[in-house]
Amino acid sequence: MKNAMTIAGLAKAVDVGVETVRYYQRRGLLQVPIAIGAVRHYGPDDLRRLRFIRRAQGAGFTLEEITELLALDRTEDRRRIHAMAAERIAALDTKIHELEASRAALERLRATCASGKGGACPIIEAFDPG
Amino acid sequence: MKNAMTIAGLAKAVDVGVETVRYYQRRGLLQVPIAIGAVRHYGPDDLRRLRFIRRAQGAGFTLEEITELLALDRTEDRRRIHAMAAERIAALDTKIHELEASRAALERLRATCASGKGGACPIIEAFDPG
DNA sequence: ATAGCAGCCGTACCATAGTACGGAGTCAAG
DNA sequence: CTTGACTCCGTACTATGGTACGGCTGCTAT
Repeated sequence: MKNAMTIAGLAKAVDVGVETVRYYQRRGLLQVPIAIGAVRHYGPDDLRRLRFIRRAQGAGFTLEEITELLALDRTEDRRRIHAMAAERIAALDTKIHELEASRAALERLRATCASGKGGACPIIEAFDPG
Repeated sequence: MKNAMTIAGLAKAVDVGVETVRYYQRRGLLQVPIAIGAVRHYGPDDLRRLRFIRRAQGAGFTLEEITELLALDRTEDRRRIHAMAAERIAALDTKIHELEASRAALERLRATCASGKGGACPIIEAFDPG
């Protein structure tokens, strides 16, 4: 069958390990397809699902939350989806600001330490706000 | 003595648990001060150091890297400091972009799901790039 | 002087997200 | 029809960063 692959193909397509796919199956994030013979075959749906999992992880959702999102995908609980999205956006905004502040601190450190020799290169102070 | 506190005070000042401070001591991130009697007393230096650890963690350094940074603080290995800072800045830039992309995906999802009723609210597609 | 927090210590345990391993079965090619 | 790669399965182990527990001791206030 076209578009059908075995676990290794699926894993490779999303650049995760085979064991990771199996782990997601165990956790219920991916359903275990009915085998044709003794070996399971995966289609485009599984691929989309697996890709989604990875992207959602990138957005900071935990696997538990992703499990919920996947369950929600078949429902119409817009309120809940909206809430989860809003919550995550807020968390991302906080995180992004934190990282930007950290970046600035590191930039300061880099600038201070770039100048020639002598004197200390005060790492601890570089992170002091202000 | 002014400016001296016991472990609970130190922990509280940086909003970490006492066990966390002890954990950092075990890992060598914080030195164990000489006790006056049987109880250790901590001063402003310990406070700065602990605060630094937390900020560096916020910047994405692992405790192992922070250990190295702290060791470097007393040396003059500017090259190494510069390298670590540059590497982390690059990682932060990548991360910040990722999070911004995730944020955009979530915004799309939120927008799609905000509109009245009916139809699905396609979570998986919301994360599809493009 | 005695109760009762705090502090100290080692060891054990926790969550999250995998990663590894060993044995048994299976499929496809040569 | 055998060889070799791949699959399946359960269980165990890993890394990171803590968190909890229990026993003992010592400081302090009543």
